[in-house]
Amino acid sequence: MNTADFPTRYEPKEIEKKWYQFWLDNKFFTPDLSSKKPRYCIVIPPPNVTGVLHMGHALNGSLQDILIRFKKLQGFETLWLPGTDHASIATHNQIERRLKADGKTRFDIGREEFLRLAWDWKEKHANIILEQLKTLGASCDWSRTRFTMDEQLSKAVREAFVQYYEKGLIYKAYYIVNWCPRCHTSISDLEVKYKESATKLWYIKYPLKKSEILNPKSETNPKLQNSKLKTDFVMVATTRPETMLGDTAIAVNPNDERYKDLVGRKVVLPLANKEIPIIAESAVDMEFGTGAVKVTPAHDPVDFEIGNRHKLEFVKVINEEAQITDKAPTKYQGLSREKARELVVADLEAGGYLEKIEDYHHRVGTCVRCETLTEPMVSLQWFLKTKPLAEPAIKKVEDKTTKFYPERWTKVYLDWMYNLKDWCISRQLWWGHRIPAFYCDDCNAVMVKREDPKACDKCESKNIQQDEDVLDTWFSSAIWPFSTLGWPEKTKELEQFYPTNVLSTDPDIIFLWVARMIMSGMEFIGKVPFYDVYIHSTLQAETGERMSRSKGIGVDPVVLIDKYGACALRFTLAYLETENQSYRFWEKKVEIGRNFANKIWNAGRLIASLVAGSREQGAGSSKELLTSRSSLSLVDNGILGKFNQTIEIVTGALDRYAYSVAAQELYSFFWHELCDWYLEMCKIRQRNNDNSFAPTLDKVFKGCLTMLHPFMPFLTEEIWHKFGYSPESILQAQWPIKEKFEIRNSKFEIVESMRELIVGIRNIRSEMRIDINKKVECYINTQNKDLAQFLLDESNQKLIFELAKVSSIKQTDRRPSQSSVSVIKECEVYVPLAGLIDFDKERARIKTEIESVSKELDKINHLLADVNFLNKAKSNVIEREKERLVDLQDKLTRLQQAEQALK
RNA sequence: GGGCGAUUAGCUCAGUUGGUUAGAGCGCAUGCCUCACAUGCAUGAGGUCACCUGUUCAAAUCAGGUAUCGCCCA
Repeated sequence: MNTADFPTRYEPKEIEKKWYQFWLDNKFFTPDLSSKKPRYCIVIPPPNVTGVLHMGHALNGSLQDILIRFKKLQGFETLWLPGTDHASIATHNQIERRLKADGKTRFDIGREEFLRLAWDWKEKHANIILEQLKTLGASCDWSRTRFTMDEQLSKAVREAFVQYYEKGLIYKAYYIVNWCPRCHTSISDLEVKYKESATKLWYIKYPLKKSEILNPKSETNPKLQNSKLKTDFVMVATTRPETMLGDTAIAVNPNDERYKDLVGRKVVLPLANKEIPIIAESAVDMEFGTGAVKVTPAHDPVDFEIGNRHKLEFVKVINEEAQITDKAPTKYQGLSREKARELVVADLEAGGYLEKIEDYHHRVGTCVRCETLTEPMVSLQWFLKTKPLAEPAIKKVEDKTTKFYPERWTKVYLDWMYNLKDWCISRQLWWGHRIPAFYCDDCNAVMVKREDPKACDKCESKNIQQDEDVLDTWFSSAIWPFSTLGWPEKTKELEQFYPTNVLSTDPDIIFLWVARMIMSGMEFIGKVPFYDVYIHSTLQAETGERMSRSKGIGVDPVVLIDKYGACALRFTLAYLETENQSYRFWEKKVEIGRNFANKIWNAGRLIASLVAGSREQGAGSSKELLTSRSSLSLVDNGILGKFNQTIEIVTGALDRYAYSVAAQELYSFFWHELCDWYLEMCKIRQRNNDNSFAPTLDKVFKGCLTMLHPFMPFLTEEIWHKFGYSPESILQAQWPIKEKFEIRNSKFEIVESMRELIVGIRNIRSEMRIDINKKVECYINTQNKDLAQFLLDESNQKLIFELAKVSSIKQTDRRPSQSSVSVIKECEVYVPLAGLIDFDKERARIKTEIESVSKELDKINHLLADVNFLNKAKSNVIEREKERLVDLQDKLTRLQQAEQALK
């Protein structure tokens, strides 16, 4: 290679494009189903088909790709299966919005035409996120890209529905659901977000039925005689006065003394002029309002339950458009719920029923998709019974077959699962999987079928209709880990890659996906869908707010990739991905990755020139290196030892999803060990015609590239090729394995001492403001013969000469006059500075050091004098403290002598 | 109301089972365009680890409590 095509800066753009295409052309992302390697599989949590890439995708995509590439390098046959989900409501809304622009609704154009538009939309948008994932470097097997509404996946959805139905787990019933009047569909509990809202609390008097009015004078109950409560009415407090039109009871807590004697009596519902009972119900909170509440079973989840328990009438006074129905008095019919509230309140006031209005804060439900206030209402819907499904799904997490990382999320999952309610799975939409239920117009029979029936099973009538509704999108997501692998067919993919290894996702998804996937995995396959669940951090903007594109908070990963390169972004995201629940991220942080990428790049440039000669001579194979370890210099052994530790740390960290630990270890080893010290020494050695470092350097660099590859795939592939390494792609390289050799401590410490000596001299030079180009002499004073020998060794001297700008190293047993001193382990270093030394500064330097050493020495002396410590601490801890005592004592003595000499 | 997370250097954050003088990046100060890299190099300053009380020979780390901020669930 020549340096002409190795520019001084790493420019990612062209390089990224080139290598992504290279990987695709070689089908590196497609697993070989006939290989003997162990399998490793991740199924992507399918992004929304209408969406574009946001930082959450970029983070999760990076993390998944890191795992896939790591496992691939470790020798697994890997599959990362990509795809998108149809996002029923979101897509539906997009199409409706476009229709609205033309002044139309979906009912104007009909189901068939609507679906045609939706498919058009899907074709245009389906690939946006996936294409963006490619720019990130995602090593997905694109040949297996799936979409939840693909023919085969739709078949899987239908199979799942039919199996559930046949087992009696799916039922259709009138039940209270969350209704979004704008999306015009039911939505599940998880699709409702509660928002704090400043509203009012209206106090309304419901008069008792005439014959039941209490009269304190004639009452025999003394409590009632003394009651302050007026006894010709019951007052309730409500946040939704308009729903009173649908009230069918007043409820009080059975333990509430205030109302004890009213239970069983009747009140007259104002405005509607209807008699309703007063009932005792333990669900009523005595502290709320007056302790008496109105009960509207058709429009409130709690009231719905009360209504069922007490067999109350369900009066639906608000319809699917959020307008008042004909079940209410005529004057309110057709009004919006807001208008109805105004009128109801005005009428109550006019009628003398309104006692007071208080300011009140509470939480109102809104649709996650469109933020419209949801309307709880009774509706005929399809439900999935969750109790029998939850049991095995709970057990598999409790027995740790499936484990959460970080572990604390286990509790979040389990708490939700213990309190699981039946899942409303029908949606009044057209885009999605149409429910495979068929109704006979003639005999009302219901058929749930794998194939569309031609006639009624019971009466053979041809007048049959399919259910109009579609399934909740998450119903198909729930079977995604195996529908994508071919289920219900018994495919090779399913056999080889299920259960998958890990699902990587964000906290919101624990309920929406993870829980439901585990339930359906257990139900249909009898095995968990994944062994590990990794829950990644939530990204926040600089302000600490959650990133949100709609609110314009945060950064766009596409822009960052374009500006800094995918490797820079990926590395940065991983570097910051700790066990925390969230982290703040803004553009400047990508400089961590960009600068590191550039550092690696330039290290590559340097190493290319350093090892060029030896590589051409064919030296430096790892095998040769292994057999000749003992002949390597201490410096070479030193870097190999630290590299060995790095292998262990990085591998161990990735095995437990500790991305940040792995990234930080690679960063600090590469930059601060390899570049700052080892490469600097290699440069000097080469200038002195010593190329013996080449095999070591080659091995360490190659190993670093391999371990960096999952984090920075493009950069490492580019350098790999520049070096002409084999195999053909770094993606086929072998993850480095920790070697079984140890560096003997005493010898290794000598290298560390040399580094200390160099830093010490640099410090003196800097403090005494020695001109950068002026070389100084230095003298060492030590009893340690190995150390002296090492420092005076010709080749090591040359290292010190250049790294510390020294012209000579000599041994002495006394301090030369006018010299500055640095004390390192078992050794003093003198730098004569005739005319240059500033004695005040020198004294200050020494004094500061004496203080810090003394302070530490005090601590150790204290510790070692403590009988309890000596009795109870582990022996290795005591030993270490004793050694430190000796070392520090020695250092202190030397420093004190130096101080004396300055007086 | 319940659960979870956070509180460590000016800023953003590491710190796996308690045990060297608590680390990094950015920022700051000083000096360097030294033949890989100024997206860089060298040296340095900067921290009562939020607070209180315990457990322990030993606490940033464990237990209990308090305060402030954030997320989730009801």
